[in-house]
Amino acid sequence: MSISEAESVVMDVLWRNSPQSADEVVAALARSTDWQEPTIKTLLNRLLKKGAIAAERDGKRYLYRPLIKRVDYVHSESKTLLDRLFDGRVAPLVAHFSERRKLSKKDLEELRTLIRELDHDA
Amino acid sequence: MSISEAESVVMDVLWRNSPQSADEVVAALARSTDWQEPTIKTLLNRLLKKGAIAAERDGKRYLYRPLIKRVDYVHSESKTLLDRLFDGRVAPLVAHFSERRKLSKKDLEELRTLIRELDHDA
DNA sequence: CTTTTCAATTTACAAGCGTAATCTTTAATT
DNA sequence: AATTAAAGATTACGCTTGTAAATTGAAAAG
Repeated sequence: MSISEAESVVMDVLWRNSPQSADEVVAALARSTDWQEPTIKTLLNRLLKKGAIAAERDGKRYLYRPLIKRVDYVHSESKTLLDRLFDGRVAPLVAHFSERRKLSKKDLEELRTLIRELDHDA
Repeated sequence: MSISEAESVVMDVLWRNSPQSADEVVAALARSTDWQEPTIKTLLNRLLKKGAIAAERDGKRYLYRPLIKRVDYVHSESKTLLDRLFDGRVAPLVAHFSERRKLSKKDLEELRTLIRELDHDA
């Protein structure tokens, strides 16, 4: 039941707004990719087959909508990465980016706030 | 020049200790996987071809060692994920795990320490 | 020097993926 | 009801990946 890279791009369109017809999805992706219409139809079909989206008839076409939640997808992808590379924990990833000087001001600010909040309601 | 999932498992063995002969790699992986020897040989060869590792003759066999650093691999994998799912930033990922109650005590502790240090030498 | 042995290289093959063309079905129009 | 148009479904195809067997080549042993 895994969603491939290309499929996840289609999912993103549906997560942003759903339900949508194939045509609308194609239109949305015309800006960000150079995929042909048949390509996108294929991806929609594979997602259907996998049960990641549902289709509901609307006149002559179908309207598609996600069956899995973006948060859940994000979580499983993230967890897989953390498990593979950071012993399953978040802090080592943050440390890695810190060592690489890849924490933005904004990141730091948000992390500070987040931790303060967690300390409060703990 | 991307490293696949299975290939990265072989890289891990070499990152942990190198150089090593194919046999040593096979032995190391015998514990964690059930891959046959030919499978591991194939992976070593693909990595060679990709320039991810180097082989140096040692009598009748070769000794293999990584040509790319683990940190660099870790970074590119992590950055790809952050870009795809978290707008390229670290804080939203931490926030996500926080919302899911998936920050361990240890994580929190380490994050607190990390941020304190960053605040100091900034 | 020939044979054996063992390691490396080549070849294999099915499944998944990215990408797309073609065929088929269904709905709208005449 | 027949035709047309538009959408979905099927088929395609080369590449990568996971998995491994078969072949080749080189070193060691006799």
